[in-house]
Amino acid sequence: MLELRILLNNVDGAVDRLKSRDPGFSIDPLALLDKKRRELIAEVESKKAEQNKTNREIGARKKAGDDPSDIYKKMKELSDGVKILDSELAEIQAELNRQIEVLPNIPAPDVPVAFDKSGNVKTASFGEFKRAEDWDFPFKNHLDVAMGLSPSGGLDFKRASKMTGANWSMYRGDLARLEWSLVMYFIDRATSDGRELIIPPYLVNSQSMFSSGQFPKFREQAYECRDDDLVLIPTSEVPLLNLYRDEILPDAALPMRLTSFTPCFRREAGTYGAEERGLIRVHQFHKVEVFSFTRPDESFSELEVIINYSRKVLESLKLPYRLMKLATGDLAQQSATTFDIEAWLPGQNTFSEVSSVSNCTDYQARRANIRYRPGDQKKPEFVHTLNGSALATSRTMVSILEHYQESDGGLRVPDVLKPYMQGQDRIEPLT
RNA sequence: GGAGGCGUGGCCGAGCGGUUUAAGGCGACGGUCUUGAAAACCGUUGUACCGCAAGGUACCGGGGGUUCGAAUCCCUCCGCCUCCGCCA
Repeated sequence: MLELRILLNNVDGAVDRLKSRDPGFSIDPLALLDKKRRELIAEVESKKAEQNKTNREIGARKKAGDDPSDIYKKMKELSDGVKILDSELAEIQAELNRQIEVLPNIPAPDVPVAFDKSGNVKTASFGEFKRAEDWDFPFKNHLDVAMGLSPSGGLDFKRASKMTGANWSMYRGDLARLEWSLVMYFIDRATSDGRELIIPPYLVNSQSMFSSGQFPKFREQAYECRDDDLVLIPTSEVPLLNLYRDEILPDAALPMRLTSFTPCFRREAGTYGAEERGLIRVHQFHKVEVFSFTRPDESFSELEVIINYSRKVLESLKLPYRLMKLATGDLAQQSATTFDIEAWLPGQNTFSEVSSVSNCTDYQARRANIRYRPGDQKKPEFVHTLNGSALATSRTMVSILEHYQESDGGLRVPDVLKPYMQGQDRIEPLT
């Protein structure tokens, strides 16, 4: 949620920066509504003041044994006027809110300006981007590798479709164990620097989805249980943010560093393409998330902390990646700055996002009303919030399947995962 | 799922149709006193919005209604507690 005052006064060029990601944005309708709103407030509040004054008079006269019914007519007129003005004001305010709620965060000043992802900038990379033909045995893509693993194929799309629907998948056997070892490894990494681990509810109410920025604009992307007004979380960013909704954090608690493990559920309506078969884009995946609440002046240094943290995890798995700084047009609604870590997928001959690290500045904190009281200052201020994947399992698994495949169809277990596989260092091929 | 009870300021708690502009207490902060502290006493103590200001308006879990007037009456939703039922 943006602060209207910042847009109306164009603080630090806010209007132009907003236009750099949303070219259709115009301040004029907002300014007009706000002017009308102020006028109505002045009018209705002076009527209410008179109403209150007259009401006190009635009380005083009743107390004195005097019959005040002669001024009821005047009160009725005032009251009717107030009701009409109040409803007009409510309508203006609601329209203003509807327009502000869907506006995205203002990009940070150093974000590359472009209206789509072609403007993203590579800022680092790791490892060697080998192509399929560089392998010294016939390279298989992740699907073929997975389906060839013992004891019954590592993935079972056919039966997942039967019990649930298209584009759902299911891990089986040793590949399921490898998936789970990834989860445990990510959790151990994330908690090693003192982050508190949270296992939150996987369903949240729609207020929580509003606070994080998903609702109202991206409602169609979420799975909902409408009978109960509950939504399956698309990322644990949602419950982590809402942990402290409507609360004031003590200064000493910041920066507050949290992590969580949850499945993530996404409808991914209308996004499927042939290049996204298999595990690239699924309706349910596992993710270990890191999340920080910070003071406003330390959020950009915290962003670096989280980026480096996520990179190290991928590097420890020896999986090649590139680090991208997203352009204005590719930012998520709530983000002021985002860095994506994209794993190299030789089977697709492309890069695919395994982690996304964002500084949401005060955008979510305003929607969720999360503040802190700075030092000796009396007035609470909004915190900044940051989130990052560390990491998402499904696409990491794609990269593992392709990079760790062996010539006989087996799969080598990455060194760092062996302890979580009880020392097993290889998944055997189907016989 | 059934029955009942309860949601008032940072906390406790009174108020149950009009001098409530929400009593009183605790806590916190400031002061007096004291070598220092405690105690005692005095004072201060919410948020948001409109306004250049003076000042005004709103807020008693959320929303709606009744009324000239609602913390107070009615409806509805949410949350918490007690008991019963069911259940991993």
